[in-house]
Amino acid sequence: MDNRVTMSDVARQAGVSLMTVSRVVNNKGDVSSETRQRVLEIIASLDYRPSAIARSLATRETCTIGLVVPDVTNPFFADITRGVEHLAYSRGYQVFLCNSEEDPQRELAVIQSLEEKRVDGLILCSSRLDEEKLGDVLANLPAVVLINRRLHKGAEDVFDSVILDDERGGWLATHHLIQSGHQRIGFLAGPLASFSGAGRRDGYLAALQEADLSSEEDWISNCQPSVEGGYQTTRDMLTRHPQLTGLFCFNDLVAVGALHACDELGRRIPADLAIVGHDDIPLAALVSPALTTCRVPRYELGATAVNALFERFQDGSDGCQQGVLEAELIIRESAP
Amino acid sequence: MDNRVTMSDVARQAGVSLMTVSRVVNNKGDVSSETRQRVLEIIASLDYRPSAIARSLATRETCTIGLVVPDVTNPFFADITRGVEHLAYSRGYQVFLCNSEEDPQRELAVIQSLEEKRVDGLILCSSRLDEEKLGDVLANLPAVVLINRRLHKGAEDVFDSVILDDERGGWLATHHLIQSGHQRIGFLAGPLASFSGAGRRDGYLAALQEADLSSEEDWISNCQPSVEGGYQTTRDMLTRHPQLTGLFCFNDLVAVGALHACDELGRRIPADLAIVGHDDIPLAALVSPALTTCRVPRYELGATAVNALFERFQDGSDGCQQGVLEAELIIRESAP
DNA sequence: TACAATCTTGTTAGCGCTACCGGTAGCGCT
DNA sequence: AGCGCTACCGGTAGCGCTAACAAGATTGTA
Repeated sequence: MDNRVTMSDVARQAGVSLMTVSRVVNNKGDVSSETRQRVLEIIASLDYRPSAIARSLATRETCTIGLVVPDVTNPFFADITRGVEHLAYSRGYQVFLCNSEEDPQRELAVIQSLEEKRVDGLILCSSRLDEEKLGDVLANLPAVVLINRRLHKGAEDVFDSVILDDERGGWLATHHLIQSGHQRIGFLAGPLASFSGAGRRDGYLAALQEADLSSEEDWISNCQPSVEGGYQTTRDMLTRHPQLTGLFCFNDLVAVGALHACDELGRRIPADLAIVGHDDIPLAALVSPALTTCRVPRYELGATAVNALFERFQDGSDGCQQGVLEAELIIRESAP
Repeated sequence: MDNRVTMSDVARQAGVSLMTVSRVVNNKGDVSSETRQRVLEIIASLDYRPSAIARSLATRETCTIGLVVPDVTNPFFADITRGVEHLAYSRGYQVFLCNSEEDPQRELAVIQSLEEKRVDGLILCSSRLDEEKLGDVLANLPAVVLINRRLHKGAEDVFDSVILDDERGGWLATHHLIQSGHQRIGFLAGPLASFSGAGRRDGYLAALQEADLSSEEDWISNCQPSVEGGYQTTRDMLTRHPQLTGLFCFNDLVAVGALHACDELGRRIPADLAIVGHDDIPLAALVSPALTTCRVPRYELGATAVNALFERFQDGSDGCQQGVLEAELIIRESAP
């Protein structure tokens, strides 16, 4: 039933050795153009498709890199994915995209199965694993680049990584609200395990402190990084702290959720509550009121990560590179 | 450098044969619990990770299914992806997600590389390939399910497929506009190669005919299935045919683009132009005015496809199943 | 005691491909 | 003739695993 054509079938038909067919398939030299021609014809006529599996076993490489993201549905990660795929494909690499669904357990499983599939390298995006588990599960992979996450061992970075300057992003957003006269500003901080969330929080606190404003612990709340999460948490926060006049959200999805909550609670935006998001996903410009947000170079985040990975393929250099990309404040209606 | 631990390393350490280790790893019976225990300990201590590559070569299966979509960035496909992944994972299958970027050439390449990777099955979503190429490239795959596409050879379907009742969707949208009193209704039809687009067009035309309304060829225009595509094409169409009062859009992204174009052209919605989208992606409810649209069960589309694939794994039944899912009209502000 | 029945383990031969080495033929040169 | 060189091609071994069978250990049973 499943009788696939193999290389020896081709070899037999063409009256040449296995190795010659292999050379033709891989475009290695040392084949006369006549032989090459003949082999190619047989390959076409038999509709032969070489087995990447067998080849990988022999060469010990798969020409595949794994990409793990918490949520393919999230436009933020979709663009990173595009960046990774574009560059990878242009270099002849395939991308194995995996979804951890914001679940650390699943993330672990996915990384392990990627390791079993012997990917040549792994790009891990916004990992929700704690430091110890993260270090363990990545320990034996041939090459790793983290996005939106760093991992230290002592003072040294253990892996290459590409991150945003989250502290600056948080500062930009918060500072903008302060400049507009707001004094009581809340922060929806995203997942507790989010590295970016922690950075933005630092920036948020720094901006408040600079302006001699107090920041109550209670004005910061973690939430799922989704519209639903933003909606729920905003309702909750606004009922408990109605005095807030500004809100900085972990990302635009959360901000959109906040928009909805305000709509229901009868809070006008930006008159009663000014909202700043983060990421500038396409949605941000499309909702009403349009979101003030921090634009981040998502595509570049992915592209930079792949480049770092390829560099690692070439030389087994020991130092770990840290790429830092900058966000940019985009002012729209939700916080003019 | 790249000295991975192999099964024989484990076997040597544990003082058992290779096969015994294999039995433990694969949870096959016929291993005493003591031996199993000992082997498991060695595996843990060596941090052994079996090679899926080697296993696949030996078993001739990969426990992997390929999923090809035109655009991971499009929320429509993101949800299909979730449906596919959920069900696949629950059955112990991995999903290899590939992006064709709306490019037939790329789609071909991606399918071929999936075949080389020896996926056990392939789910192909909204293929943009013409009938001949499609049939050829899929011919040697072990199992295939199409989403949003059918392929006939004579009267017979060549592959299992899961599709929407696009004609009904087109009819629902258009009929709704007609009921609201519109008589001159345009249609932004999406990509020329889109199977769904063709179906919706049929529904659109049927609804017009039922109502004894004329449909000018010029009121139908193909476009890229994106916000940008909708924006451009709407500008174009409204300048050439200002008499239109209703517009049915291939999908919600296109509809959002149309919203923008209207904004710029000073056309009020729905007063001057009523717009109906398709798909009910999350964005549809969030833009302003909120989109009237046809809700489609995206997750189910993916889930149904995986189930069909698994059925095909079990019995090599010859008849091809056709799943048809229904859309539902969701009335919001853009066409009340 | 002998024998089958069961449980547990080992052995052998690949899966389809490439790395590596070796061999032949033809060429120009001394 | 002999040498080295290049261009082309083939053979062998092995990548890390499993299928299939064979064989030993253990038990129950006649």
